Amino acid sequence: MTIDRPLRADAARNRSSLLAAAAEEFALHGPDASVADIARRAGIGKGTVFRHFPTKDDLLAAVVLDRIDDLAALAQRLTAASDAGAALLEFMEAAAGRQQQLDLSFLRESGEINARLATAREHLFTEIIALVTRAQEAGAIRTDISGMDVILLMCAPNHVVSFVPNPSPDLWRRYLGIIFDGLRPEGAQALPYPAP
Amino acid sequence: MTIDRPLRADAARNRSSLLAAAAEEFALHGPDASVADIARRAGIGKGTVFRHFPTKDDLLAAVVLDRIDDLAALAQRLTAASDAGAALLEFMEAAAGRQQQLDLSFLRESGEINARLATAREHLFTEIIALVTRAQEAGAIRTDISGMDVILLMCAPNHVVSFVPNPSPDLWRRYLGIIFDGLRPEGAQALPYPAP
DNA sequence: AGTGAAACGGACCGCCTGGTCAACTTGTTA
DNA sequence: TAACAAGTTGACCAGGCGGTCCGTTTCACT
Repeated sequence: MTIDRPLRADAARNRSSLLAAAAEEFALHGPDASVADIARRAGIGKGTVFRHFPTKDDLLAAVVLDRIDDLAALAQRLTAASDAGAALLEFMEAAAGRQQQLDLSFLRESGEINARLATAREHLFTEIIALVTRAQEAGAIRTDISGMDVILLMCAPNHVVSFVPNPSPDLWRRYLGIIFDGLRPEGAQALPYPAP
Repeated sequence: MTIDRPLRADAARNRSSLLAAAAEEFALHGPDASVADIARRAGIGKGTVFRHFPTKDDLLAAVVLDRIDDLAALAQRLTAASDAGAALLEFMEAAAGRQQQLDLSFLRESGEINARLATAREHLFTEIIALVTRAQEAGAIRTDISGMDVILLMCAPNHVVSFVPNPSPDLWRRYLGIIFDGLRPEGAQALPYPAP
């Protein structure tokens, strides 16, 4: 319905610096980062922010969308890797590393803020499920794990680290290591509850 | 310094219903629950809340303190269990179950909001470390795990579950199962980063 | 029953937030 | 270069927050 005529030069410039500023600010303060701070960091007026994105949530969605597409592309690339177990680990590392830059709470809200985001998320999910299935077929991952489990668990290391006062920037790797070991077949116990 | 003369009957009543209301409200909405809502739920005026606790953070600290003491007592009880590995698992289950009722972000803020809370936390930590050490001596837990690792990881299952839309109330058990399997010696890989 | 202190409650304050708007500036096009 | 649409801006708004204050109520003690 909307004819997307090309943006004016200054508008395009502002839009991109706005997105960059929003990414940084959301990374620093989570979804509670204030629009005023984002505008200040981008060097534009607050009103301009709302011209580009009608709502703060839309801005957040746009930032998150970038990361999702990025992750989905990586996942797709990794499905071709020879070592399927290592590929899944590499993906989870990448996801945790990205999340460090931005709290990717893109899994929340089954209800729709943004249709585009919902489909991108679905796409990412199917790529991840493919990675997991391949890793299971290779015997690298226990078979009672679902793709959803991986999706949920890949968010955990950064959260865990957020509790320690002055976390080393690579500390999340430790907890991803532990969690990934929990996904291995060796020494796995029957899980007390089915996957969601 | 403060002589704690006994509370008047109505004050004591209000205080306890305030604490109960605060626990529920914090459980529902996290630390951002509003004082007005808590007061309404407790059936008292907002001013009364601040009479009992000079600051919202003090109220939160009081609620959290209860849980910490509770957990510490449980940990102490479990150090006497015969199966040290099962004892640690049971403790982590209890911690996750409690956390479901209240986001126990009591690990944050090395800086002091509340001295009483800080010492209670230290006490809990030493109890947990004892549990972990015993489990390691029994061979149930890999030896490259620190007490701090367990403290951090026991918070993860609930966070993970918070991402799924309508989580079953026991779903956290699944992820605790996976994480606990990551703590077992079988199939453990060298961790890529030292403990904090 | 009377009295003083303790406790109560809600109107109120200052602050900050997401979002709006009308006056102004700037890029584009002919 | 003229003129119009597109874009920008910061003052402004309503609403919600933590926290204060003081007139009123309630308890406890004699």
